[in-house]
Amino acid sequence: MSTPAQFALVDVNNFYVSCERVFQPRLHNIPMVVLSNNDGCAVARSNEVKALGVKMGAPWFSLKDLALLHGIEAFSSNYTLYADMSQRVVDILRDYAPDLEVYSIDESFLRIEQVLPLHGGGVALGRQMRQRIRLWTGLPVCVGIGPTKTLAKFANHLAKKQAVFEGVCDLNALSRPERQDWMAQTEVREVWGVGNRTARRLAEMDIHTVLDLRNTPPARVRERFGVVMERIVCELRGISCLGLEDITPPKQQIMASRSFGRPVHSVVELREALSAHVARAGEKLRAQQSLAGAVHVFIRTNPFKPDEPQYNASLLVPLPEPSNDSRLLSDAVWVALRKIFRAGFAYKKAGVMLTALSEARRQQHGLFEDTVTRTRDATLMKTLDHLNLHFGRDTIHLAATGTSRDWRMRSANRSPRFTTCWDELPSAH
DNA sequence: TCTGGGGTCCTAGGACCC
DNA sequence: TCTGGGGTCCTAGGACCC
Repeated sequence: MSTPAQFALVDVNNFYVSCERVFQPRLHNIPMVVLSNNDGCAVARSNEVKALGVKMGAPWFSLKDLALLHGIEAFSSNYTLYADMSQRVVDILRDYAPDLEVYSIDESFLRIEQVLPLHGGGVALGRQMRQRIRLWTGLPVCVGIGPTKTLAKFANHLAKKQAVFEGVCDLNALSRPERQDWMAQTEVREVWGVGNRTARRLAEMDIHTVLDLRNTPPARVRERFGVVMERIVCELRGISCLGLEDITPPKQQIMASRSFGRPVHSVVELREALSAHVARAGEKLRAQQSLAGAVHVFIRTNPFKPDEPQYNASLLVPLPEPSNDSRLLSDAVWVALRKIFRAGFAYKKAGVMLTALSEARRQQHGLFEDTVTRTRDATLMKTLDHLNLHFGRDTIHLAATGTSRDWRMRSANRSPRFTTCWDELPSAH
């Protein structure tokens, strides 16, 4: 008999905010947010800011008055820093349980039933992880433990919101009435996989709390909502339906898009931006050793300015044969752009999506293809990627991506890349 | 002046096959 | 009056996640 599964979900509190605070201690207890790309929305909020009622994704410009009043500080996103800190947390967790799924930049699921006895149970294990991550990285985390992923998520929610748990909640350590009590106290919207729409439809069925949903017969849920919700109900009942995805499957689509720092009118600038995006997408594509079968290009004006003329266009360009050569991808982008571009609009955003992906090693080559050229092209791309990896992004790039790039997104207040860039290391005095 | 950037999975419906 | 019973593949759209 094998031990029944136990999952832990470990996530970093206010991740981006916490990363900034590690290297700038003066920010502790100061209300602060980290902004999305282009300094648009607040995507991470400190507890002080959450307490002021600022919602996730609130546009920064609409918070200016509040910010002035309360001294809220805003930082531009510093993904280089966050990615590195994230990796450090994962390395520590993998030491505790090698069976680990990196679910997002600040969350990991762990299979822990094998290691639980070594640490004296879930609560003890969770506390140890918390302490070590705090000591080694400076980041605060919460730990939720339960027999399914959905329950581990729920436990994590309790660990975060309910002070009694002190950051670690193991559902197995609670009595049945206690578990039911917590479920009855928690809104169904908090369940992993239940969004606003579903929550509203559930309310019509008089299902309001986690406990209500748990007690609904799975078959009834399936009728109304489909198989996804049925699985969620089973998971809430302790029947594990979702396994750990410990090997990351290759992406099925790769996207690269950005809003512009200022309105863009010319086809030349759009082409530069799109070439830069497709180059980034191509890099990701080669990194996972895939080929793209088609390139999807889109351009759009600013939907938040309904008074201005609006234009939204996209086009899918199939490639003659699957490829991961940035030059060919860039050509396809140009083909699409020439077709969809209309003069006289103020463009706000442009992007590229690579689709119909396949494995590079399974490529079917043409019978009469020139193998010498093909090998040379592949080597060229490899060299390009190596140079950019070792000497920094954009050390070498397609001329089509332009040189001035003054359409680039805003990033007015980015902190130094403390951990990944020699010139920006923090110094101790 | 000013509103992110990625992804996944499922379902329904249409076209087509025998 | 009456018109089978399976399938597959593709696409668009919706819902969700962080």
